[in-house]
Amino acid sequence: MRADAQRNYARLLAVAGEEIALNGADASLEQIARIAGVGSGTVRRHFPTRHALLAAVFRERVDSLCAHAGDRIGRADTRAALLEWLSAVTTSAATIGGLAVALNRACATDPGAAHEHCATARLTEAGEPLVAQAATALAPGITITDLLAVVTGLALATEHHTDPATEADRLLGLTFAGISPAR
Amino acid sequence: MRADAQRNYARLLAVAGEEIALNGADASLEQIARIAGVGSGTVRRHFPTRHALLAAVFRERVDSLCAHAGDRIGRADTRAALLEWLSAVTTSAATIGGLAVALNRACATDPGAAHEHCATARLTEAGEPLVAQAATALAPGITITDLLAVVTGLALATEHHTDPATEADRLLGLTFAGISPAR
DNA sequence: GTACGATACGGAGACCCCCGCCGTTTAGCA
DNA sequence: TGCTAAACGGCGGGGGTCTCCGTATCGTAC
Repeated sequence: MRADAQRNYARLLAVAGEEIALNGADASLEQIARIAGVGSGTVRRHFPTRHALLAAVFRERVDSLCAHAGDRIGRADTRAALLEWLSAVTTSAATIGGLAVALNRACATDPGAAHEHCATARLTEAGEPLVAQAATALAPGITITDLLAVVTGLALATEHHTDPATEADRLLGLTFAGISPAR
Repeated sequence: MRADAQRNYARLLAVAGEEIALNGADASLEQIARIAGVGSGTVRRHFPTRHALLAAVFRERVDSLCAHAGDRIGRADTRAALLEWLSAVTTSAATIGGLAVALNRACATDPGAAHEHCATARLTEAGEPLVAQAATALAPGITITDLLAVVTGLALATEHHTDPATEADRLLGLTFAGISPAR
């Protein structure tokens, strides 16, 4: 990669991060280009699709969440381990503007394409062991996909709340233990 | 209201319904105007905001859900009554294109404005008695607002699924009884 | 039946965004 | 230092939103 391309890439990533945090996942690419001081074509060259840009912007955060999951494998209290991780994911999704939306529409377009960079796919992979080791504590039939759907949904639904993170986390706690637990 | 205005209103509502079902809550107003055979100004005159259009389009369906709630007040099995209603709401939200999005951003803009026509407000009002009468069966602190948030979130999160309604409903069942019920 | 005022209509204009394309610049190697 | 491939920028077409105003139409009063 040429040096100028690298510079622009880094610059765009930084600007896009701020802009997406500010205006959500639908932030204007044109605007990002303007702020970064590059042409709109340059944005599209580095990030052919909006999804590609979102994936790149959230990459570090997702990495961190994946590592978080890894740390919790093998813990004695498997139920707590899973809940803690889900809580961390929920908080991130509810706090970081655009992340929840990005997770929700991840890979929705173009299914079957290269999923290795997709945030949802990576979280799925990272969370799977946690679900497996907690299986006996979970309601039957629950998959990591289900759990991520719930987490994403809660983050989306609390988006307009005054304090999305705590609200989403509270709801996660409730749904985990049961809204109306059987007696 | 003038006769031609009435005609256009009805026509727009019908077209908007189809178009929103097809293209989601962000369907093009211009396109709706074109199909309805009216100018774009006419759309905006009848529905000053997108939210107003969505509210009008979903009005009947929301009415029906509210009535559904009323029918279930006073039932012996209060827990089942609540779950059934939530399930109905979930199914509608997941099935009818744009409804979940509309519910999610309802009243988000312009808080404190006239809420009487807002779908979320009406569902809240309608569901409240069901929550109240089932209170002893619910986890402490749960409100109708929480429940609608969960329902909306699940509908949003399953939007891109092959069969959103059954998937959302399944997740509702799981969260209701508990993802990982305490032993 | 007609004339008039209020009401609703339609679309032009300004602005923004996405997307594809291509002539021009520039980095990095020989 | 010169060359070539890679990267850049921005133009042009298509669409969308929103505002505004001249015009057509409805409904009524006479």
